[in-house]
Amino acid sequence: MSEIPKAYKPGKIEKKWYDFWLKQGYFCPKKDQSKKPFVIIMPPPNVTGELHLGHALTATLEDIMARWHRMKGEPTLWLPGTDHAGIATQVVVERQLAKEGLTKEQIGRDQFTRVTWEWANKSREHIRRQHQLLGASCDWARERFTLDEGPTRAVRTAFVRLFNRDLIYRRERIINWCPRCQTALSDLEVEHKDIAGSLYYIRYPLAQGKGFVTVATTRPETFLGDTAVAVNPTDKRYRKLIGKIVVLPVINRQIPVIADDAVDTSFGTGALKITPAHDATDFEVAQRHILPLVDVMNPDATMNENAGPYQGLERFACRGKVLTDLQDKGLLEKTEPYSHSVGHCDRCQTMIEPRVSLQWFVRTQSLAEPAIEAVRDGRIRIIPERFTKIYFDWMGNIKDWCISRQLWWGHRIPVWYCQDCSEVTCSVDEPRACVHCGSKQIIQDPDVLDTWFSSGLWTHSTLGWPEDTDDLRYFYPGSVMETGYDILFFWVARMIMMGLENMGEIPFHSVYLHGLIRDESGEKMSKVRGNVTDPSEAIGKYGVDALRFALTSGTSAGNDTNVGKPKLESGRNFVNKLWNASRFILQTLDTDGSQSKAAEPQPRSMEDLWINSQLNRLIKSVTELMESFQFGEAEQQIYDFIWSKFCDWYIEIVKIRLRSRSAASPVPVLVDTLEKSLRLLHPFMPFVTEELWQMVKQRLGTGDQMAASIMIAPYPIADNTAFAPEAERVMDSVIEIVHSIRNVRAQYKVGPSKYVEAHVYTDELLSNLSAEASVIEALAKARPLSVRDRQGRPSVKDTDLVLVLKEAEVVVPLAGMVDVLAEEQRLARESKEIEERIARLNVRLRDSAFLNRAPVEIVEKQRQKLAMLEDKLKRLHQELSQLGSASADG
RNA sequence: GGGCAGUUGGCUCAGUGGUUAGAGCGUCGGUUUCACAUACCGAAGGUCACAGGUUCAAAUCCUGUACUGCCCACCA
Repeated sequence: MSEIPKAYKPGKIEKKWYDFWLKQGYFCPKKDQSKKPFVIIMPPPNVTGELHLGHALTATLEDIMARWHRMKGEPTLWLPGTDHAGIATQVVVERQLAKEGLTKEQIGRDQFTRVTWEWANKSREHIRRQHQLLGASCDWARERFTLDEGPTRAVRTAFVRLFNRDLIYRRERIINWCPRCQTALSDLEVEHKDIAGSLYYIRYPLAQGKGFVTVATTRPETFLGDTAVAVNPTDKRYRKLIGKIVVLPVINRQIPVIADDAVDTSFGTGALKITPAHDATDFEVAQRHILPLVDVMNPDATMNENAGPYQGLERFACRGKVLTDLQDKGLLEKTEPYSHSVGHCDRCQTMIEPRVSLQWFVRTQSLAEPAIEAVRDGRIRIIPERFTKIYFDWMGNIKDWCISRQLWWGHRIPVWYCQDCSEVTCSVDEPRACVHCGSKQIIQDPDVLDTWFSSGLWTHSTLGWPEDTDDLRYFYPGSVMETGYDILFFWVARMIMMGLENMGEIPFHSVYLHGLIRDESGEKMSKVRGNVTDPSEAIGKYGVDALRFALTSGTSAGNDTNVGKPKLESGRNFVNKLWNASRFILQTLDTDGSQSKAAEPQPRSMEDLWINSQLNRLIKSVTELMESFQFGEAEQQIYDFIWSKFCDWYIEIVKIRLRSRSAASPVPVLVDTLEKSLRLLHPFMPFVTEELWQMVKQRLGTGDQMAASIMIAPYPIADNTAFAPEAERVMDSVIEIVHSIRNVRAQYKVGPSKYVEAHVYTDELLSNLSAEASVIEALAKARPLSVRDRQGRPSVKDTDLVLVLKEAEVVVPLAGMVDVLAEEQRLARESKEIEERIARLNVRLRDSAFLNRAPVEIVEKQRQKLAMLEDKLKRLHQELSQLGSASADG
C-alpha cells in the first residue's frame, strides 16, 4: 500500500513505542516464586555528563539480554542507576566553577555540595533520557543513585561492619597523592606513563674526612627529605661506609649510611638515597631501620618549611633550583637521560606525589580469598574466560585498599573523633556522644569514601540491603554482570568481595566483559582526537536500531569494536531492507485477501519447505549462540538469513507464484517467516521490529492471537521436524542453476531486458527441478527454458555454452557468440581443478589411518563428495570431447 | 620486568579441529525491473604473519620467532 513509506523513518516510531512499553509496564518484572528471575544490575554511569558510545554499548548488550530473557518468559529485572562518582564529578564541577572564576574553597563545602547536587540531578535526568532513547528496557521505578538514602545506609552499614571486624583500619602510610585534586587515591586510580626524564648523580660528602657517596636519583628535589643512604650489605664497594655519616648538601643535615637488601647493586651507583616520606620503598626501609620521616612538601606539592631555602617553591621549580645549586657546589656528578614510568592522576593527569599520610584502608586479603574461590569453583563464570586468569593474578596479589578521599563530594566516613578521650566512634546513625567516654565533643571525619566503595555494594544496596526486602530475597544474586573489561578490578572484583562479605552469597552468576569502542580506523575515541561519535547524533542520523546494530553485530566478548560511518550505514541499510521486505509482504497481504487469515502456515512448495527449514536451522543456531553469550554472531546470522535467504531468494521466488492465480498462496509462509524473524531480531532491534509486528498484526486482524507487543511475545523455538534436507538439496541446485545462467548473461553482456534460451538436463532431480522451471525461468530470465532428462539431450553444437553443475548440466545456446576455444579452455581448467580435488580425496580415502580414526560420518561425507565429483568430472569430460568433435565438425 | 590479546582479500572484522575460508565496506562491469538505488545482478581479490610440532584432519591445538596493541609492576 502506498501509505507505507519507501524508507524507514525511525524518529517518531522510536518515541511512540518506547512510551507504549513504558505505559504498559513491560519493564517492570512480576515476581513469580515458581520461576527463576533474570536479573541485570546496570553499571551506574557517572553523573559527570553525557553518555558516550561505551555506555550505549553497555545499554545495548544488557537490553539484548533483558529482552531475550523476557521473551523467554522469565521475570526480568534490569535495574538502572547512576553513580555520584566522587572525584570525577568533583573535578567536573570544579572546572565549571573555574569558568566563573570561582574555587570550591571560596564558596565553601556546603555551597559546593549544593551546586554538585544540582549538577548531579541534571545529569541523572539526562542519562535517563539517553538510556530511554536507546530503547533500554529497564525498570525505572527501581532506579537508584549511589547517594540515595538506601544505598547510603548500605555504605554506612558495610563500613561499620568491616570496622567492627577489624577489616577497616586507619594508618599512616605512603599513598598516591594528587596535588591538584588534593586527595589520596587508590593504586588503581593512578595511570603510569613512561616519561623521558633524567637520572641525576648527586654527591653526599662524608661528615668526617674526605670523599663522598654518590647516589643516583630521578627526583633530586626530594633529597631535602632524605634521612639515610642505603647500600646493599653484600656490596663490597660500600662495606666500609656502612655506619658512617654523610652530610646533605645545602641544608647540612647529617644522615647515616645503612645496609638494606632492598638496594639493587647494579642500579646507578649502588647507593640509594632514602626519602621515607616520599617514596614507598624508602618508607619500608625506614620502618625497618627506624629512621625519621621528613615531609618536605605541602599538599599542593609546593615545598614546605622542611625544605629550608626552597620553601614555597613548586616541586619542579625546586628541582631546577636544587640542580643549579648542586652544580655550583660541584656535587652534581653527572646527568644521564633516563626513561621511567611515573604515576598520574587518572582524572586530571597531574603527576602523582607519593606521600606519607593518615588514611583509612580496607584489609583486603581475607575478603579476596572467598572471592577467588567463587570463581575458581565455577559459581561465578567470567566471559571471555581469559579474564579469569587476570582476575586471579590481581586478587592473589591484592594490596590493602585506601578508601578515604579528601573530597567534598561523596559518602562521609561514618567515624567520629572524640575531642576529650581521642577515641573513635564508628556508627551507622549519627552518634550524639562518644561511645567510649560519653563526651559530646565529637567531630565527624571530614573525608569521604572512595566512590568504588559504594559501587562495590551496588548488587545488593540497590535491592534494599541492609534491609531484608522482598526484592533482595527474590532478585539476589543477579544473573549477569555486564560491563567493560577496563573496570574488572575497580568494580567487578570488589562487588564479588563485598557481595560475599555482606550477603554471604555471590552477587551474580556470570560476568560478561565487553571491549572498548573505537572509531572506524581502530583509534581510541577521545575529544582531543576529535573522533568521538555522540550517541544522540548517531541516533538522529541513523536511528537507534542502526546504532545498536553497529555496536553489537559481528563482535564478541572482550574484543574492542570499531564503530564509524560504514558500520552505522550498514545497520541503517539493514533496517531499511527489513522495512521494505515487510512492506512488500504487507502489500501482498492486502491484495491476497483470500489466504491472508490462514493462521497455520502449511509449507506446500519446495521453496516453502526450504525457507522454513532454513529458518528453523537459524533459530536453533541463534538459540545456541545466545546461550553462550555470542550475541554478535547471533545477530549476524539473523542478518544473513533475512537478507541473503529470505529477501534475495524466497521473496523473489514467491513473486512468481503471486503473479499466477492458480498457484497456492505463499502468504502464510511469507508472514510466518517474517513474523518469526521479527521476534528473533527484536532483542537487537526493538523499534523497527515492534513497528512491523504491529503493522502485520493490524493487517491480519488476528490481534487476539498475537501478544500485545512483540517484546512480550515468545522467543522462537526451533522445530526440528521442519528441517527438510531434500528441499535444501533441490533449492541449492535451483540457486546454482540461476547463478550460472546469470553469470553467462553478464559475461556475454546480454541486456537486462533480454531473455536467453536455456536447457537444464538432469536425471535424479528431474521431477523436482521440472517443478521449479518457472522459478529458474523468471530469476535467470531464461526463455525458452526446459528441464529434461539427460537421455533426451541433443548433441551439442559449437554455438552452445554448456555449464556442468553439481547435479545438472545447463545448455545455453548463444549462436555466434561462443568462443569455442575459450570454452574448451574453461572446461579444461575446471576439470583439472576437479581432478586435483579427486586426487586429494582419493589419497585420503585410501589412507587407513583416516579410515580407522576419523568418525564414520566424516568418512561417509568424503565418499559422497568423491562420488559427486567423479560424476561431475565424467560429465565435464563428455562435454569436452563433444565440444572437440563439434568444433572439428564445424 | 611480568602477563594477555591480535596478526585472515585494498580496509574493518567474523570464523573455538572436519577438508573449495565468509561478511560488510571499498574496487570493477551491468541495471532506475511493479518491496527496497539505504537497492538489484555479475566479477576480481586470501599459500589465514613466519618456522616447527601434535593430529587421520590445523586459520582453529602446542612451542618458538617477528611485529602491533593493551594490562600489571615499589625501573632509586
